[in-house]
Amino acid sequence: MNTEKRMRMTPQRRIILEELRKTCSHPSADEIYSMVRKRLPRISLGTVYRNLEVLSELGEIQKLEAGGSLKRFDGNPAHHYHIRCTCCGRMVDAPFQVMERLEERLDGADGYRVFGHSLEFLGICPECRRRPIAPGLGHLNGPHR
Amino acid sequence: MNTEKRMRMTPQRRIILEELRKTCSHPSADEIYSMVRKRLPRISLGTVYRNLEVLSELGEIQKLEAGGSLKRFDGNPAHHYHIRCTCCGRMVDAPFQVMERLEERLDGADGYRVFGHSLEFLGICPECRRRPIAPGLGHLNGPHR
DNA sequence: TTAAATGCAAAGATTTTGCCAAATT
DNA sequence: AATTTGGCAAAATCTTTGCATTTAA
Repeated sequence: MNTEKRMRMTPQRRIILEELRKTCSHPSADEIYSMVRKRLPRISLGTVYRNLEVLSELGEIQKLEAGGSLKRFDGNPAHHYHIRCTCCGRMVDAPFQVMERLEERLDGADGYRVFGHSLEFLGICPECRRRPIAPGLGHLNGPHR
Repeated sequence: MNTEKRMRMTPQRRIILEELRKTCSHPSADEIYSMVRKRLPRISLGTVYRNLEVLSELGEIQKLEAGGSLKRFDGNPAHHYHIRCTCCGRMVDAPFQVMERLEERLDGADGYRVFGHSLEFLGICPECRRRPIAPGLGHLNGPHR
């Protein structure tokens, strides 16, 4: 059986995608709303959010900072990396040595002064691997594409 | 003149720090609130947020996903890295080749299946470098420590 | 006595949802 | 006709803020 949903390329969806492809500014949902509204004055913010969700599930766009909506805090102030479970959001420290001065060769690029970096690995934690997958959520157990 | 504020190690602040040091679970503000409330039942969520802010400014803890509160979207679905301006939040693509299979040597660590990574560089964009710094915000123009 | 911190509640900001009408297949 | 999408507004979630009061130097 083919559980895949067909997706219609509605005008709203197409224009959101076009605007996003057109810019390199990595806009927020609200900025996209403003951009799109110039062409579709009656579109609603809810539609923008829904379409951004659909487009990123399809791999047409990327949702950045997709990991978590809520901030997390780390009692260890030393620079280190993390692995985030894309299924439940759980984070653990990554046993991976920090690449010191990784940013040095970027410093000055595009006029930016670059002084640091943050690396996050994405994975599935043991609990989520074990747990039976809820119907329709299987894609959460691995990369989408 | 010394514009620096003195900071008191209040019981609330100390206990928040203790709880955060005690765990390796990278809790959210709300989880920290729950943890701390077992020892200080009358503490308020606002106090937790305020203290987490202070502690991370002091470098005692780290605020993860500190970059932006709002999600951003990228019309380029290919894997690539970004530089984020820690001053204004602006993001640009980083001219830095993706390190393919960086996560391979982590796969299996702690029982995690690791299938990807996300790397973000931190810097100051040209506009923010040029702009006069608002009083008290100078720390935003470089690493804190 | 004075600056800083707390508790409480209200306000903000961002994102998600429910519902019904409209559009598409 | 059945299904999906859109618009609108309300709800939900997470975070910040105002203010009167308390605490500590």
